[in-house]
Amino acid sequence: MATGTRRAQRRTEALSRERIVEAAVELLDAAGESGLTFRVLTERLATGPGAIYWHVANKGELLVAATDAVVADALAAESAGSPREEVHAVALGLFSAIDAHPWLAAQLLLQLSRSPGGPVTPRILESLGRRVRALGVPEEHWFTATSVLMHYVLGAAGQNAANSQVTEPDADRAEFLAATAEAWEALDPEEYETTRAMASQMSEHDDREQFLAGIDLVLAGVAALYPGGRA
Amino acid sequence: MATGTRRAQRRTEALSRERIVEAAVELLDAAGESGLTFRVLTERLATGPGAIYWHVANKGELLVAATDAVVADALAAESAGSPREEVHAVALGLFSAIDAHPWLAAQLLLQLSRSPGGPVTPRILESLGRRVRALGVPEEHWFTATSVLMHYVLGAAGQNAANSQVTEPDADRAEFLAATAEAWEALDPEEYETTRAMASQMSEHDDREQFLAGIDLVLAGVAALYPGGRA
DNA sequence: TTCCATATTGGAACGGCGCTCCAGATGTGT
DNA sequence: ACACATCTGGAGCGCCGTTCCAATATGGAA
Repeated sequence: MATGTRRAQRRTEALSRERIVEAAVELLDAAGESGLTFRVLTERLATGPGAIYWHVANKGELLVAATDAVVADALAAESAGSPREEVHAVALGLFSAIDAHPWLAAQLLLQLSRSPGGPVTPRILESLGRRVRALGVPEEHWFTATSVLMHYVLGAAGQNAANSQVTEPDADRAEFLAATAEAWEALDPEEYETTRAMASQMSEHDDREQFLAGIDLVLAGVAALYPGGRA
Repeated sequence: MATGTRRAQRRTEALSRERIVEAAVELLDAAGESGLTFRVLTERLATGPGAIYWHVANKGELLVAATDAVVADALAAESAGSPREEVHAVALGLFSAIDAHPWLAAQLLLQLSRSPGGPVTPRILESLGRRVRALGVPEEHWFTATSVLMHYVLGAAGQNAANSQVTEPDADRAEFLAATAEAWEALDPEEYETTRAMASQMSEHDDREQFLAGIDLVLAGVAALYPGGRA
């Protein structure tokens, strides 16, 4: 008989770092960044703060763990195809993850710039870096090309994610996008001439198409600077 | 005699939104994001919270105003040269601003993705957009090209800024960079093969050179996709 | 089985935060 | 001189992350 099988059942499932992180992600998904609180977390897990702090050092670490869990999941899918197609797949995977977990964008941007030593940065860097390598970029330029790709992917996906959540729950994403475009068009016509021109462009195009267009622009740069590659 | 000249001097300078924002920037510069508190702000300005809230709606608005002030200043410098040189100048202007105000990176990234309707996004978009235009990019692609540029500039500059402040005050930037590189090199050799290879590259190159290399990659993409431009 | 050291739990409480409330000071127009 | 709008700052509210610690499980040694 396996150990512990006989013992009276616990009142609840045993607390564990995994269960805590899982609950954190659910809270973040449900109520955004401000929805994750140790108070509601203790309530949700039917425990006290001390128990949680036994498994997790502090809130920052919890956010890192939640971010890492979601990102790892998003990057887990294998893909096969031309390097260009694979870059698209990875980028869209992150795009979708950010879309499904709108709090993720801010966390990624913050963790990337605050603590590149954490688990998240290398994960993304590696996933994109491998494909950049496959494009035929010479080794001394891997970092440059991968950085450009990564910062664009996260920045653009983050900007996009704002559209789906920031406003009231009943507001449609298209509405919000239009609102931003409107705000831009209301700017001073002389001082913000170019921004106004870009506003319509932004709101009239499909999100993912627009997103991929940016990636293709980067890939075109890669192809131009390092010819002989195989995109 | 001008109005008010005769009146007894106030005990202190009159409170104003400008003075508040100015003090906020100073506090942020001195102690980072967590250094800006209404408590220390009231102390610094020798007043109470109510007085500040009369001029500023909430802390978020204050952060937006502080960010906008610094960014406006950074983008104020006019430059003349080839479009490529001008893009470099604008990018380096932002790079330097982020370097001088390390809290700026996180604010920019957050405000960009959270509320693109705010004052900051259009400011940067316009400044870069004008130069993109000058590169000869066709109008329907202004937004794509400018987005890529902007996200890279802010992301890369933000990553760089982390190097100068995150660690203890006596830690050198080179040290921190090396520490990140070290952390990456300590990763699993198989799972993180590419990241490990990029680590040395990152730490061995001059910050600004590396930064501009990324920009040139984007510009190469622009030139490749929209030939006939004048870089 | 009994016992004990260790691992884990959860409730009470602390200091600090953003923010609100409001009584009063300050300045302005008549 | 008076009334009114603008502006000030102190007291205090509710919530946050976090700490402390007495009580409770757990699992191996006796």
